[in-house]
Amino acid sequence: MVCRPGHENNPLEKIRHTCAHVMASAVQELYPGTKVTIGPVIEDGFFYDFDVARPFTPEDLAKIEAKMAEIIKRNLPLEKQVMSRQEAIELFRQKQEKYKVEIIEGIADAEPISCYRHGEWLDLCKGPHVTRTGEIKAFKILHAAGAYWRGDEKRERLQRIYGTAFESQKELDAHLNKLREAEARDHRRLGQALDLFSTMEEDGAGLILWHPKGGRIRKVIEDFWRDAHVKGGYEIVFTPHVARRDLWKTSGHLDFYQDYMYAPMDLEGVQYQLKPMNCPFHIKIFKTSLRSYRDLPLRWAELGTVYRYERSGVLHGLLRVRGFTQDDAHLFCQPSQLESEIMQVLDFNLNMLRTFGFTEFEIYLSTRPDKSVGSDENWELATGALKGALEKKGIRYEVDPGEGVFYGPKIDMKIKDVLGRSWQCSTIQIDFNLPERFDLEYVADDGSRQRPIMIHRALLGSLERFFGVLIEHYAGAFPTWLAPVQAIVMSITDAQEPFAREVHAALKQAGIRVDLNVRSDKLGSKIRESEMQKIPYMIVIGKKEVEQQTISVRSRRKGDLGALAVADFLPQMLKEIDEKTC
RNA sequence: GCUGGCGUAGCUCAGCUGGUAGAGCAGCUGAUUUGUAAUCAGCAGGUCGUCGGUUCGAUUCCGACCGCCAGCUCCA
Repeated sequence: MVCRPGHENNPLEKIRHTCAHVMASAVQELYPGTKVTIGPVIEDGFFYDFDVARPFTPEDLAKIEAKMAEIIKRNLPLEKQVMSRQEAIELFRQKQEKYKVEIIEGIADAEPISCYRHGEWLDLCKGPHVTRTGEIKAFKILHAAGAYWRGDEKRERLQRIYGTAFESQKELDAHLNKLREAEARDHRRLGQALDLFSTMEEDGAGLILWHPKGGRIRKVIEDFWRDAHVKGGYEIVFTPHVARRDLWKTSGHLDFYQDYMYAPMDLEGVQYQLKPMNCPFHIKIFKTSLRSYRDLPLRWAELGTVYRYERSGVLHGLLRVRGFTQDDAHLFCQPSQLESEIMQVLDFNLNMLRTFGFTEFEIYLSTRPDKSVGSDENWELATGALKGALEKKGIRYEVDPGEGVFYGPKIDMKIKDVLGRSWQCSTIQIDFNLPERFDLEYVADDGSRQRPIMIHRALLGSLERFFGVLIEHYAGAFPTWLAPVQAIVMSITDAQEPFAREVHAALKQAGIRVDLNVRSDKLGSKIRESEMQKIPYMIVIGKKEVEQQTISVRSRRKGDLGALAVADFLPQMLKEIDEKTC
């Protein structure tokens, strides 16, 4: 039983920690014979894993919650008890708590062993805790799930119960609200409600169908992305989905990535394989001619669709799929250009993400792992370049020691959405391995052959995942520049149909993605439908509007904006779209 | 992949201990001509995830598979 390192004395952590104990004691009171394992405090609460005869049902959870309330009401004091290692082992062996014995056996000799007791119930625990169970003012059991002892699927299957606790009911309610809000924003739910995409389910799990409305958004993203890249000094390339197995042998993917690759297919006796990455193709383009130092840096970008085998249990909507399109790019440069290239990528990336409405980022620099290729000086050069670029840009970051890829260090950027959740999207990786494997060269100014440095980078990560994140970030209410339907023209009675069609045509002509609703429904119903489809602008045409040749504009966000001339409204709307305001 | 839960109409869901299914929304048709989040009526829609087993009979019980969900693990 542990608090998160560095958070031990946080009052909330103590409450949650004690709450986990209370939960475990409640479980053992209700279900004798259950063995306890571990139950740490986690970011938004805590969990406890039990070895229990049968899985917990929702009814069990309700009972456990009631029992916990009872234990809290007893207001039992929490008492710390320090003992010797031998005493502790004996105590838990006697209680037949084999997991606890295993934990104690793993604790270093020098460390004191402590237990915390409330009432009759005692748990091996470092502490600290609140002083009495009555200090837990607000808690909630969330759900149960399976887990494994020590996270190892070969070991005992356990049942985990997640819960959370707060210092006040008000804070707990706020947190539960946030969970509900997150559920309402779930991109899988919104994807269906807004007719954006579906997953193929029985025809291929983890494969995405982009419906027309999702397709519109994707097109906007892709057009913007390509434009930005061309302006940013990139060239756009296109590469195939399959290649001969030999390519993957040379690239090393068959050695280190095979588990994620689909089985080879046989074409006229030659083995081909679906691509899990785009890089070898970009390298092949590099190798089609002799490159001069004058050509460098080369920046090649591709929206490249890759296929990776993911275990069935990890698939999740758009966020974890088996086929996805990376917004990939590879930069080939001289060592001296590395830092400035990284700086440029950082700027480019942040600008792009900000355009999509993300303002907060978590940035990590991952350094050399234990197992790696490349020389010490290369690692030093590359890590120094990444660090230097971050620092020169004044970007705050954390170092993830040893978390780099075996072929080079990297910068990962996570974006934070409105609910404060972070999502891994961007990655900038330096690669010493592939240039070596493919024997890449350029001719330097002194005529010698030099090896370029290669940078892999993806900004949005994958279009699928990024789309999922966008949906959740905006709760489906996309800013006008991204919205699949930007405006809808609706008539109040059939009499206004001709003018409504006229307005519709005018907007369409101006390049607005506009729909028309001239059905003989009441206005309220048309508004409701449009609101539910989260269309930014609703344009109402009634008798008055026809007479005055105006339109009444209702904004999804601001409500009724009153009557305007089309000639006044249209430039406003076009400006909003052009500026990509969120 | 593993653990647990689940799979009924396009969607959300009901259907007691086995006797071949029902609602709301959406769709279609008609009526209605409506002023800022739901007008009314009618019609149509399902080999109850798939395959096998038990049974006189399976949506219901059993098994396998597929898929989804919560996690484990992993990741763009």
